[in-house]
Amino acid sequence: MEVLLMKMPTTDADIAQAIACHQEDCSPEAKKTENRRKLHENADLNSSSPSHEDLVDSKEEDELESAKAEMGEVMEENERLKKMLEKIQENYKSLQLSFFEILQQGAVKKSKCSSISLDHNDEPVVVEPELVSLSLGRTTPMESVKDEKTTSSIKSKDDPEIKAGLTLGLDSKFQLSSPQKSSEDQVKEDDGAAETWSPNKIQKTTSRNGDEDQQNHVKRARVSVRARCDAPTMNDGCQWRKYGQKISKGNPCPRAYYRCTVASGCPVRKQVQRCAEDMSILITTYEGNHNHPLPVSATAMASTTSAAASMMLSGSSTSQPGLNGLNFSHHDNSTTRQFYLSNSTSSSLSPTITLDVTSSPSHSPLSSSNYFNSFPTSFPRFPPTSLNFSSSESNILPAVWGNGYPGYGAVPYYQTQPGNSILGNESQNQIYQSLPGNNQQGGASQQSLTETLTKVITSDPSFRSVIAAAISSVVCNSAKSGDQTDQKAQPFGQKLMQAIVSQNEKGQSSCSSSYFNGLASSSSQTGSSLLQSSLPFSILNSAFKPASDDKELNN
DNA sequence: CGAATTTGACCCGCGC
DNA sequence: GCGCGGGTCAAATTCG
Repeated sequence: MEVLLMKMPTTDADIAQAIACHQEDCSPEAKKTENRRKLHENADLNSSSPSHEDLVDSKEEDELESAKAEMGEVMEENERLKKMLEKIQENYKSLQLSFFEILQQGAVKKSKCSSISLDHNDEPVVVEPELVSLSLGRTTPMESVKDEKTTSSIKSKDDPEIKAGLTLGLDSKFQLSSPQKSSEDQVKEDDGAAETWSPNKIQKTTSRNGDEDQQNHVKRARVSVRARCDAPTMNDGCQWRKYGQKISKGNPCPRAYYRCTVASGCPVRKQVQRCAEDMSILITTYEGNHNHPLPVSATAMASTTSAAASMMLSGSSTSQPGLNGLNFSHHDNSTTRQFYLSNSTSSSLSPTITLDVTSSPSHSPLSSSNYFNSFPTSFPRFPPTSLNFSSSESNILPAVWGNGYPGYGAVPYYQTQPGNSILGNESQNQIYQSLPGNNQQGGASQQSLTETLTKVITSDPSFRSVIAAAISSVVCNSAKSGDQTDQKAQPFGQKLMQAIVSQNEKGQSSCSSSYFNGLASSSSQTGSSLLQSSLPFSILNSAFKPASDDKELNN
């Protein structure tokens, strides 16, 4: 047996070893030692009877045979896995190539789409009775509904598979096509993980000829995130360098100034200050847009801030009545989380939008992540809801920054869009493999919750994509940000992702697989892609019921 | 020793 | 014009 193992290839040695161990485990310890003892005795005496030898030989042969059989099975499985891995790698490469092709073709689409989106601004605000529309950006709730139809029809020209029904990235495709320069105005979200590409700079590029005021206004747009955090700063996935600290008036806590150091010359800055009234609340204000690809971990919050920025901008530019009081809320039985945007200075030169995620003290303050963390728990009861983080301006930063660059192991943005899937189902296996952490601890409640969610999710392919994105975002964030990690998010996300994947493997639509393909390369990226490109993303579903948590958007 | 942080000085915009 | 406050710079200091 041991000789056999020694001859095996290195890679298979472990397997054989495992098999051997397994076999040993199967037999009682006393029995094993007894047999060995007998063997030794026989060898030493060298005079064992023929019957004894035959008995021992037969046993050894049996063991060898069984071991060989198991080894063969394992090796076959190993081969299958290798082939699967090769396929996944090939698919990923092809996706990357396709992604850059799309980038090149983006300019044309952008102009097309932007014009269409702007037209929506004039649409009356009408909310479908069965839908609760939460909109960020210039699009009205009705737009989200309408976008679903119009954009799908529009997209159908470019991408027929978009009809999958998922309205994710309706405007994002425009972002994808928008020039990278436009991303300069993106606004970053809390702790760098949430980097938001504000429409500001995009506006710049789109309105080169005029509207200086508008441009300036957009340039100075800020996104402030209030979150409970014990750490000096929230880990947002980005690299920051502190360049100053000041005692601001009216607050005993000093305000720290940070500069993004992911790339030299990045204009993004953030201010971190503790709330004077509640020291446990950390206020992080992001300003500027990254001119570089975002780390995977830094994209999770981007959606929230970009959405907030776009909403603020839209509110100031379009004066839509409802924009100043948008609420993203879902109620839990015991807690109410607020995720509101308060445009406290919309009329000033430096408009600031505030995302408050401090309403739930029991939860780790991860800003928007918190929001999403709470999301699953209430998910089964979510009413038909349409979340639309959108900006019709088409100048919302291109999502390609944080997602499309191979250097970051990024996921091509278009992967997040339904119908663009190229990868086969095999690629989806990577999703949970790539999920950060390996926490298998999950409560029974989580287990049941996962099952429930699985049923709901699998009933709607497009919705699967959305949830997968959100979960992946949460999971990644949790793993990355040590201090504010929501430990529950990981096992839950993994389980849910597995469930989703398994469902997809059964032959579901490609829209979600495209999403998972993104996840394959980076656990959080899909979510990040979606979120960052989340301008706009819509969740239209028949099963989405945010009955337990509250997200409030107050302008 | 290089990188990051600290901290006082400086600049600039705004209100009086 | 002056003072105040916010924001930034850069030398000094600390840290890994």
